[in-house]
Amino acid sequence: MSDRPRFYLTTPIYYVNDEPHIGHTYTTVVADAVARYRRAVGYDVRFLTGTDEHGQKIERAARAQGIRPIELADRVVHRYHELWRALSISHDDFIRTTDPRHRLAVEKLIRRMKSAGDVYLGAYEGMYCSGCEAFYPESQIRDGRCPDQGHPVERVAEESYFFRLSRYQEPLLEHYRRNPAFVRPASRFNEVRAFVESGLRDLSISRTSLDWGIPYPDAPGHVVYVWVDALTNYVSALGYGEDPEGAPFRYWPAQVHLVGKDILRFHAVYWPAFLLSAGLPLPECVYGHGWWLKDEAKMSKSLGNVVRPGPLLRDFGPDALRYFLLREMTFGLDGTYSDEQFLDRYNGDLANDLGNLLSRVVTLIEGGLSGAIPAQPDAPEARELEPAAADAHAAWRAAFDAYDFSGALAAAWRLVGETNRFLVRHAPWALASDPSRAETHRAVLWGASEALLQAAAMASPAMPRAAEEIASRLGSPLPRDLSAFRWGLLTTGGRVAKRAPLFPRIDKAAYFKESRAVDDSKPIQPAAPEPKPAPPEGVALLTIDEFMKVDLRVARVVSCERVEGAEKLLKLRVDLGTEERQIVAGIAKAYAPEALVGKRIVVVANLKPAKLRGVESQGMLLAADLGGRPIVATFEEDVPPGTRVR
RNA sequence: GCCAGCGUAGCUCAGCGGCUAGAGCGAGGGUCUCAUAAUCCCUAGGUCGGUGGUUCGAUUCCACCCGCUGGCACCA
Repeated sequence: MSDRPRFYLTTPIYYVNDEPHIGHTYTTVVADAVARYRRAVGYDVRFLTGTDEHGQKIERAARAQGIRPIELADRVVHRYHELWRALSISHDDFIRTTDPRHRLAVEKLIRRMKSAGDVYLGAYEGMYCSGCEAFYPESQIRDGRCPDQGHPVERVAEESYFFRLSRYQEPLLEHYRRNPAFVRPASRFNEVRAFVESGLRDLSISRTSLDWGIPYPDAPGHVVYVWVDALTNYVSALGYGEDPEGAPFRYWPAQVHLVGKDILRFHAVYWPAFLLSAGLPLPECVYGHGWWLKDEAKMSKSLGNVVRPGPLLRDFGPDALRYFLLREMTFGLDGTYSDEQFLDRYNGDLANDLGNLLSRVVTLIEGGLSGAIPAQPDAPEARELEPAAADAHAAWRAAFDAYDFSGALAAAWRLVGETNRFLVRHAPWALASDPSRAETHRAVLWGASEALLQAAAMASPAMPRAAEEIASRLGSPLPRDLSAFRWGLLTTGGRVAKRAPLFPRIDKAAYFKESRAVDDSKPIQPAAPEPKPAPPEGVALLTIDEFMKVDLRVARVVSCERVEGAEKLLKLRVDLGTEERQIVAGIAKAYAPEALVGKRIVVVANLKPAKLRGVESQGMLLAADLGGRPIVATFEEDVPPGTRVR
């Protein structure tokens, strides 16, 4: 029916082990802005988001709370629905990996990969981190914990189905060559290409070690591995599983998968390989955006610096949060979040520039024209802002097409600035008392209103509610079709409505005083019960005898130097009282060699020696792992080297 | 260590061979009074990371160095 071009875009599906934070919010807001923009310029848009609900982590968390996994998932999914509603997210569909339609699609995809000869039964043995849902090479495991998050890992040896990813190395590289915009931004594309060029190993796609997942077709005991399960959501939501074999399904391929840079590889390598195997077209683009950093550090639960959208939403409303996310970060790069930046944007752009412009225009029309929007006056002032608006519109479109949201909003705000200057230039408040200049007076007010409505329209993908409200106060409908620039969007005869400030200015000092008081008493905490942190998941309880096998000793650092050619390694000579040992530790990023000399530390004295970067390590030192940053355990009091620690 | 990218005004960044290197925010001064003590105007003089080179001319191209970020290696 529709001959409009289609535009299918997706967010990742979010794992239900955590409450939504600003990272989830960011991706979803970006996607929503793109969706709204595309609709406004004439596309037939399909916008998908959803949740990833399977896996060991959910299974265990649910068990710890004494509920079924699906109940846990339902609870968190509810939180997502609430948040997306509060943020005016306009997704067309919400896929859950526990949906029956998804299961059908996964089964179908696997069957197609199997008939392509890309699946075989093998055995997998490795160190598995249920926290990350990933295997890690044994060399990367230390203290029985995974390198990324420090979750406990466990040895898993099991029968497993494998996908012949290795077979797709060349086809993928060929596809990359032919589609230079397949992965964006370009710098990320280079990394993906380098990864594929370095060689691809077959991928284990089933597990026998967990129950909470989609049963692997025709293989009792096997459950589909998380990435096949999760990635398939992009087609299962379109009815891939339900359609007859080989039938085309609407909206595929996607125009863009929006993903965080941390999961770019799965979308730019594994997913296209699955699709190639199954004979499906590949998405046009995978866009890996940056992260929001707080205080220069990546947000993570273990660092406790996660920014939750709740308080911002409560204090400033959804549109202010959306505006900030889109305006402040250059899409694709990392951005830094701080409350101060948020307030500066809010006060400067929203309260002073846009909100205040609305207030003054409405008041001027109410006072000067009895509140009625006239027909476009003939005086030249009515067209004075037209070129600026046309320029802004062109820049806005170009920026949005290029995923430059900050640039698109900047273009709209240039028009806001022009309009404020226009008002000062013509001073309609002074014209009002001069009957001989009535036509000019009307033209100035009309022109300012028209320009403001144009700016609101351009802001609408980012701030749908505020844009509606601005239009409403100007007595006009918000224009829906923004595909071409047109001067004269105002409805003649509309009546302005004076209401409370759209974005009330916030007193920064007062705000910080208040929010600090709140923050101190109430550290950021998830509302729903989290899986209890202790006892440590995945680590079996030890008997005291077993623990005593570990020979922990106090050691004094005699000397310390960097290991040649290694970024993270320090080589320490330590005095164990009875002997000296050489220990290699991965702490060079956190400690200067000199800083450790003389310190009393704790070492595992009876660890099997190992070679790191060719240097022998005769033991290991103990350190806390704070979000990947090691903090070496030391003593405050003077303890002789060699003293047993227990 | 390898591979990318970056390093420009207090902050965030734009510019990417050539007029006196720009914007927003912040800061200082001024103005108006329609407006949310908002708007608007003026001001900041920054070795464009460093050193060489190519060129009539380099912030813009090349080499090297320093620093930072990311990917890989690596982190018992």
